[in-house]
Amino acid sequence: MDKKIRVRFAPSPTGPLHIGGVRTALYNFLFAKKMKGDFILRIEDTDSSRFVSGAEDYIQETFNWLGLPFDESPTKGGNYGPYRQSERKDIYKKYVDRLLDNGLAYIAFDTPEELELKRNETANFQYDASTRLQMRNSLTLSSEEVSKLINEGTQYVVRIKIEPNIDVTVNDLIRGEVVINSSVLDDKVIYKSSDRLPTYHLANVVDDHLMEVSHVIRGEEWIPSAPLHVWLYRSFGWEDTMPQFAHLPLLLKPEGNGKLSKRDGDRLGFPVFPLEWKDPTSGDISSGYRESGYLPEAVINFLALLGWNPGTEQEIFSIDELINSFSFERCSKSGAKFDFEKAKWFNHQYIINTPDAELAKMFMPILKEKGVDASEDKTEKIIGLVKDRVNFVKELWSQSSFFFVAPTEYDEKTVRKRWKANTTNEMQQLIGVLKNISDFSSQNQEAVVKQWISDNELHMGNIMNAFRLAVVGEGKGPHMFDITEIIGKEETINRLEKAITNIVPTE
RNA sequence: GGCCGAUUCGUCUAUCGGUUAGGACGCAAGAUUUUCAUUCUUGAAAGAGGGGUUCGAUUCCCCUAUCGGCUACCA
Repeated sequence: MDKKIRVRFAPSPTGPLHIGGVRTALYNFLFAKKMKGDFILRIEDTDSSRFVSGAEDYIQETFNWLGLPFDESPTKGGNYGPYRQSERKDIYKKYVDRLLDNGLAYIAFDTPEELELKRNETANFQYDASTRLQMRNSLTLSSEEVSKLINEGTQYVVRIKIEPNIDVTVNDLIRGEVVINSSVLDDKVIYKSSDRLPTYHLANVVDDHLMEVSHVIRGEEWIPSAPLHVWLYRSFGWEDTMPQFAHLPLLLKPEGNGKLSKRDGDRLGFPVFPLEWKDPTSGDISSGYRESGYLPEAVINFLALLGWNPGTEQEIFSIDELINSFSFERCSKSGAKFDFEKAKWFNHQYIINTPDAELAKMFMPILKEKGVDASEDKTEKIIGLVKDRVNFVKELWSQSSFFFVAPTEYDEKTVRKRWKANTTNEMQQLIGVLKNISDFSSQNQEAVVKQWISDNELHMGNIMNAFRLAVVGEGKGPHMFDITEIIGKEETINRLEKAITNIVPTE
C-alpha cells in the first residue's frame, strides 16, 4: 500500500503571514487534496525571542477566510500532536541526546562574542571539520571539563557534526537533483541550552519524521539548508522514509528586485498581507487583501497562477479545478514578480461571476455606512446593472450612489457639454412626456420617449445626455431607462425639475 | 567574498531540437453604446551575451553577465 500523502504548512508566528507564505500554503493544500492526503498546520515557534502575540490567530483566520481548512492543527488537534513546537520540547531533547550519544553531534561552549570575534579575524570562517578542533567544545575538552561546565550552568549549544567531503544529494521535485559537498556545510547549531529548544533544522526534521510528512513543500530560501536536513535524516537513520522536497520559487517585488517584503505594500499602495494587521507594539497598520475588497477565491486563483500554470490557456479556476490540475511538473523554477494590475483583473472576473444576491450581502454594510437604507431586493437589481464596471465591492458605491441619493451637484464639464440654452425647455417637455407614462418599465419608457424624440425631430444625444446629467449628476452610468425604472417616476421627475432650476446653461 | 539557484514581450507565462515563438494582464487603435464603462476586433511588444553539439537551436552543454536566495544560539 502506498504511503499516505501528508504535507504541512509550517509558519513561525513572528508577525502577519506574508502573501508568499500564503502561496506556499496554497500549493501544499492543492497537492494534498489532489492526492487525497492531509494538510497540516504546524506552528514553528522555536525562537522564543521573536514570538509575536496574535500571529497564530492571524494565521488561522487567514485560512478560514480563504477557505483552505487544515486537517490537523494546534486548535483542531490530530493524532500527531502537539502541533506547536514549543510544546514539543521533551521530544526534541530525546533526539538531540541520541545524536550526542552516537557521536553525530557535540556540545559547544563558544559564546556569541567569541564566535563574532573569530568571524571578524578569519575571512570566511566556518564552524566545521576544519575549525572545530580549535574551538571550545566537547571534542576538544575532556568529559570532566564538559560536565563541570554544564553543572556550573554554562550556556551551550549542540552542533551537528558534519563529516567533510561527502556528496549530499537533494532530490527536488521542481528542480531535480542538487548535489552539494558536505565540506561547504557548517556544523549548524541544532539545540540551544538557553531556552532548551532546538533550532528550526532539528525541530523540522524530527517533526516531519514523527508526523509522517511525505512531502516538504516550502520556499526556495530553504534550498541551501536542504542538504543539512538530508544529513540529519541520515544521522537519525531515517533516510528511507525521508520526505520528498519541492522548493517553490520566490515572490518578487513588482518593480525593482528582491523578495516582496512587508514595506513594499504600503509604499506601493497594495497589500502584501492576506488580512489587515495591526502591529501590537508599534500600532502600525498594514493593509490586507480582505479589507481591500478582494474576494478569497480571486486571491487563491491569482496566487495559484503565480509560479504554476496548467499548460492550457485557462486562467479562471475554481478551487476544485485547481486541485485537479495541480502538479509540480508545471511549477516554474524562477521567481515571479507580483503584478497588481492582474490581481485586480482577477478580482473583477470574480465580481462579475458572483451572484448579485451575494454581492448585495457584502454591499449592504457599506450602504449603511453611507447612511442609506435600501432594501436588499433593490440593491440586488442595482448591483446587476453596475457590477461589471468595478474591481472591488467597495467601488460599487461610487458607481451606484445616484440610485440611492439624488445628485446635489452637477459635473462641470458635462454641464458645459450637455446643457445648452434650449435644454431647459426640452427637459420641461420630457417631464410632460414622463408624467403620462403609466407603465414605467425601462422598455416602455424607452419606447415612449424615443417616439416623442422622433415625432418632434429632437436630437437623441442632446436629450438623453441632458436627461442623464439631471438624473445622475454626471455623464456616465448604465442604461438611462434602467436607472429611471429603479428610482421611479416621481423621483425621476423631481430630479429633472431640480436640474432645471439649478443648472445654469452655458452658451 | 563563498555556496546554490534562476534567466522568453513591461509583467505572469506556453514551447519538452524544426512554430509566422502562442495566450493573459497592462498599453494603443477601431467597432458597438444616448454617456461612461463593459464587450468585441486589431496592433505594438520577447528568447541576456558569447562559444560549442547538431542538417537545424529559445530548447542540450560550457563560459560570461545580470538577478535572486543562503551564508545567525531567525525561521
